[in-house]
Formats: sequence, C-alpha cells, structure tokens
Amino acid sequence: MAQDKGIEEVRELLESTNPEALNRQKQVKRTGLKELPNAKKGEVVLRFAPNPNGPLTLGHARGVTINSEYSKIYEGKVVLRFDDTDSKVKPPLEEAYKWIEEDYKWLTGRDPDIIIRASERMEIYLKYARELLDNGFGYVCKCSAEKFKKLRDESEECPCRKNDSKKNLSDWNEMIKGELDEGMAVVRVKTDMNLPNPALRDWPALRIQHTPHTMVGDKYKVWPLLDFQSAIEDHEQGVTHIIRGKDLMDSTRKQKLLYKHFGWKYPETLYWGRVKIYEYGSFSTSGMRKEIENTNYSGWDDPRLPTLRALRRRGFNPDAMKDFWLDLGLTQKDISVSLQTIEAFNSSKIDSMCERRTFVRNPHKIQLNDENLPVERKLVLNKHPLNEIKGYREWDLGNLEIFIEEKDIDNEQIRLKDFADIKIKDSKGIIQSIERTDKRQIVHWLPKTIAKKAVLTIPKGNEIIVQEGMMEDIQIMENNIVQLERVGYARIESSNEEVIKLLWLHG
RNA sequence: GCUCGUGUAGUGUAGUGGUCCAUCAUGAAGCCCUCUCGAGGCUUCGACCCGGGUUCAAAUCCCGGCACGAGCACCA
Repeated sequence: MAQDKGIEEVRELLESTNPEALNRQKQVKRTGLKELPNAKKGEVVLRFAPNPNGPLTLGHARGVTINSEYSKIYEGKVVLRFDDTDSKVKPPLEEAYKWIEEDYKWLTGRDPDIIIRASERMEIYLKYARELLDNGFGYVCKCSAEKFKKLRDESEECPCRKNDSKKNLSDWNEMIKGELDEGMAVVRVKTDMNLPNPALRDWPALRIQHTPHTMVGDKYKVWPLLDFQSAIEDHEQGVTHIIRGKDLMDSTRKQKLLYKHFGWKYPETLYWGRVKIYEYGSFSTSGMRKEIENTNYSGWDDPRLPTLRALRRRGFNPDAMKDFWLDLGLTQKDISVSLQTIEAFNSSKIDSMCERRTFVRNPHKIQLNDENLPVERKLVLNKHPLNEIKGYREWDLGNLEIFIEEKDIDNEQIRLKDFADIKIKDSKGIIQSIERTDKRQIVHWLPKTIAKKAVLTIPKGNEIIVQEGMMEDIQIMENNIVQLERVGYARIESSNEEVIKLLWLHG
C-alpha cells in the first residue's frame, strides 16, 4: 500500500486505526531468559535430574544453567535429583554423586537448594505403586515385552489388564519378594489402548531388577522406571516447572495420564532441543565410561572429553559458560554450535585476568650482537598489556643469547617484541635499533637466562598434540591461566625444576 | 509406519499483524588502536523453508507442501 499510495496515506490510516503502531521503536534484542509461564516469585520449584553414571558434561550444563538462572530470577528453588533407578543398563557410579554436586556448584556458584537420591526414596515409590494397584489405576502385566508390544500396536488389551486388585496385589508381592525373574512381570499404568500415540498406551511404571544397586545393594527387587519415579518425585517435591529435553515430550504425556489418576496438577513444562557441539563427536556418558576403563582416556578430566571437569581443567570460566547457555536460551530447535562460540565468550571473560608470558615453540638459538648499539641487559615488561593486572616481569638478558621460534627465522629482519629491531644472519642477530623503525614483523622471543623447558599439551579432536618449547620462567604459578603471547591461552598444570607443563585452552 | 516437535544470515539468537529495506552475538573480509596471531573500537558481508489464503498491511494468523529432528526400551 505504501508503494501505491505513498507512506503518508498509511500513516493517516494507522493514525485512526492503530496509533500505537506509529510509535514503535526500532527492534531491540531481548536479553535473558523469557518469562516462565504461571510463575510467582518465591514459589517456583525447579529440578535438575541427572543420572549419576558419570560427571556432568557440556550438555548437562544447559540444564544446570537454565534451571539455576530461573530460580535466581524467581527467587525459587532448584532440586538436584539423582535419577539412579537403573542398576543394570546405566548403573550409577558411586563417585559421580559427589562429582555432580561439585560440577553444579562450579557452574552456578552455589549449591542446589535440595539434593535427593531416588534410590534412597524407594519406599515412597513402592507405596504409590501399591496405591496404583489398589485403586485399579494400574495392573501387573506378565506378558512378555514382545507380546505386549504387539498387542499395543494393534490397540488390543492384554489379558492381565482384567485382573482384579486382589490378583494384582498377589502378583505384586511375588515381584517385590524376588520370586519372579527379571522380565517376568511389570507394573503398567492403565491409560487407553485406543490412544492415537502408541507410546502412551498402558505404559510400564515399574520393573523387576535383580542386579544389585551400587548404593543400596540388593534390598529392592522392583525398581521404578523414569517416567514413574520422576512423576512421583516431582509431585513430592512440589515442582512447579519442569524444563526438559523435547525428547521427553512423551514422558510428559504419560505422566499427565498418571497425574490424572491421582488427581494431581501437573507442573508447567518447557522443552529444549538437542545441542550438538561440532568439535565433540557423539559422546555418551556410558560410552566415555567404557573408554576410560579401557584407558583410551586418562580419566573424566581428559582434555579431549566434553565433561565439565575437562573444560574446567583447561581453564574455561564458569561465567563464560553461563553466558553462552543463556545466549542460546530456551528453544525447541535442534542446534549445532561450534566450540569457537564458547571460546569467544571465554576470551572476553578471561582476557583481563590473564597475565602474559612468553612461550617459544621449536626454539632456535640466536646470539645477539650489540657492538654497534650497546643495549641495557635488563627489560621490564607489563604483566598485562593494558595494565589490567598491575605488576611487571623483569627480564635479565644475560649474554644476549635468545630463543625465537623456528618459523620466525625465515624473516631476515624482525622486531623483537618490546625490545629491538634486529637483522638475522647465520643464527646471529645484529641489533639495528631500539626504536621501532619500520613495519617488519613483531615476534616473541626469550633470553636464555630466564628460559625453562616447557611442554604444551593440545587436545585436538581425539588426538593429543604435545608441543615442546622454552617458557619464560618468571612467577610461574600452578593453576594460573596465562596468555602465551602470539600463541594462545593455556593453563599452567605444573612446574618443577626441569619443566613447566601447560595445557592448551584456546587461541 | 504411527505419534510429536521444529523451520529467521555460515552458526546461534531477538522479533507473534504495521517505520521490519528485520535484533544481537559469533563468523568471514577490511580498517583503526595496541610493540602479540590477544584484547578493544569501527565498517562491510549475510536470513524470515516453499506455495496458496485472510488482511489496507504477514517473519508474525490460516491451509497445503517440503525439509530436519525426536519418541514409539521392562534406559535415563
């Protein structure tokens, strides 16, 4: 219309019909998380429910960050719940409970408000299971998995569905006493065999498991499945908002049917899509566990792994991770992002906190000659170029023997950073000027007197690259993250008389 | 196959009827600054899946395609 009759006409029309539209401001990007539906300040209860079969990974970080951030916004609570009800397929790892609590705290800077373990709350689940049977909301099914699947796909009821509560109870007793082998019976929630979505038809709630549980041993023969345990526990904890992966949408639907039986109100539910990080292939916690046991990785903090412990070890900053996840926000899209993006967040977080040091890879010795232009044998350098970290590094130039990187030798004339212009010939360097006189390349260098052997470990895909070199031996403190000038950020893993060990962070 | 979900620059993300020739970040290219290949500043590049419909007006609402993903485990 604006094209046909001119913008003024549109303006006039809007004036009469929709004056607010004229006052619209230029779009601004909304920052932070969007509002939680039906949330009242002080009354929000969220939960983060990992399986303790390993420490937290980058993928878990999304759940931790989003839940924790919402609880901060709404002054609510986060329940850290260990969903450890499978002792067979994904057996819990004893240390993982502690690790996950550590990882959670590292990432959010605080402890969860409540911590519970499903395996310690079995009595509650068994109680509700019995209630389910007593009230006829469910039944014990002794059909084989295959047989039930077939019936289900044809919308046929299985014969066990007709059993009365007395029969169900006696079957139940057989189950919990361990009289039945694994796979011989299961407790199902009665839904409707004509439901359009076959996944929802009389879904299984509890099954027999005779494999001893890592934490509670062989005390229980019947264990709840996730959909049941989680549903009961959310109710018990008064969870108001569930934020979960969209692969669990059918779980929500199943659980709503269960809540209907009990007459409970189901929490608000939000979903996120799948996140893939380019640089990490497909890692699963159980897969990593196996690889570590086979010593293909040094441990859960092997720098090639996408665990929070590995990223922490390399020097990733928890606030940077948080910024990254909040920037992604809560969407149902399946996305694929690059580690580079996380690194960009990290750089901006850590640059002002990282002191500079020199690390010369593949060092090549050069003897400087200052006959024509005598120089002072001492150099004072900032710890940080913008002086964001106060203090200096004092370099003793000794007899003017220095190291530069092999690749920098190809240039005939170079500028030794913060020092002098030189001309190289046959491993000798003639000092031409202290002032910078032209645009020649600036290279980093190191006087032999303060050089110590150093090795930089770089995780690259599934490989480990070890780069040897010489590093400036001044105030080397373990665990510090430094920026190796012209190389990148690295964490100092250890330092002794002979060697400094560095672990690569990013460029 | 059945069920469900999602489609905005290379990658993410904001925007749910109107100054939207669409936000921000990241990325790429270039410039400035800095005695680092870092940090900071600036400029440029680059997108509403497709086709209909409703409407004065559609990224936004409706219908139909298409593409991608997930669930259909006695795993979580």
